[in-house]
Amino acid sequence: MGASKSSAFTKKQNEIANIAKALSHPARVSIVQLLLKKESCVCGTIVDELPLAQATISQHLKELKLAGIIKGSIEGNSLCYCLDQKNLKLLSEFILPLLHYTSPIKCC
Amino acid sequence: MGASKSSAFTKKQNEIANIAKALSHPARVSIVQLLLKKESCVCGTIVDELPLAQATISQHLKELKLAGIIKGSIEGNSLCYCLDQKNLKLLSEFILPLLHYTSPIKCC
DNA sequence: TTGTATAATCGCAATATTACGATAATAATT
DNA sequence: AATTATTATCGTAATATTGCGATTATACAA
Repeated sequence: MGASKSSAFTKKQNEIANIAKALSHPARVSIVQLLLKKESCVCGTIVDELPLAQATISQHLKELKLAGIIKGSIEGNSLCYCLDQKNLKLLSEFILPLLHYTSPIKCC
Repeated sequence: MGASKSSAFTKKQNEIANIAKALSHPARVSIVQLLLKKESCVCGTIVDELPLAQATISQHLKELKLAGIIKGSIEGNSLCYCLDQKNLKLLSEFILPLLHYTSPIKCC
């Protein structure tokens, strides 16, 4: 017990949950917002802006990368991270229909 | 250490992270999808549809409720859960701008 | 009152996440 | 070659999550 029963759910449900999980930490939300705003997107500048140790940020970047929310490529002497939209779109396709929901029976 | 350093981030970043966290488990994604589809939204029918024990589902419902993604009210002899859109909108307002992003410098 | 159905809570074990110092790996500079 | 800068990885401690059986709480029915 304790492990997530992911095998019991559909592939898509697990994908959505994974993308949401990647955004389930304020540091990672913050990183994504930084990438959206910044001209440069090197990890170093991220370390300067967040109140976390370099090792911790590197770990968060790894998780975002694994979830397909950001992608990195070597640019000169340092790494460049940018947003990756494919999986974010998957999440938005899950959320948008929920916003247009109206309860079919009057109970809530 | 191990505790999330939430105090180091803005209120909004923490809110977004919390909503995302509520959706970061396939069971909870599944529950939300069920509420979107179903006529009735009693907890009992959710237990019938998911391969998890009643105690576990009750816990997941509690988390969704705490995150403000669903709301429950007593209806007759059982509880009725429905979607709550306010916080889902907050998350969508975070995600939608990301989809329209294009990298300012050619690096990714 | 007694029984039944529904859902929440408790207690626990198994796993997962978060954070950071220390260290390693890589590439550019001197 | 030695130094410096940047980022990844390792090891470890603290904390959080997941899942379920058992129990409790509540409302309705007999």
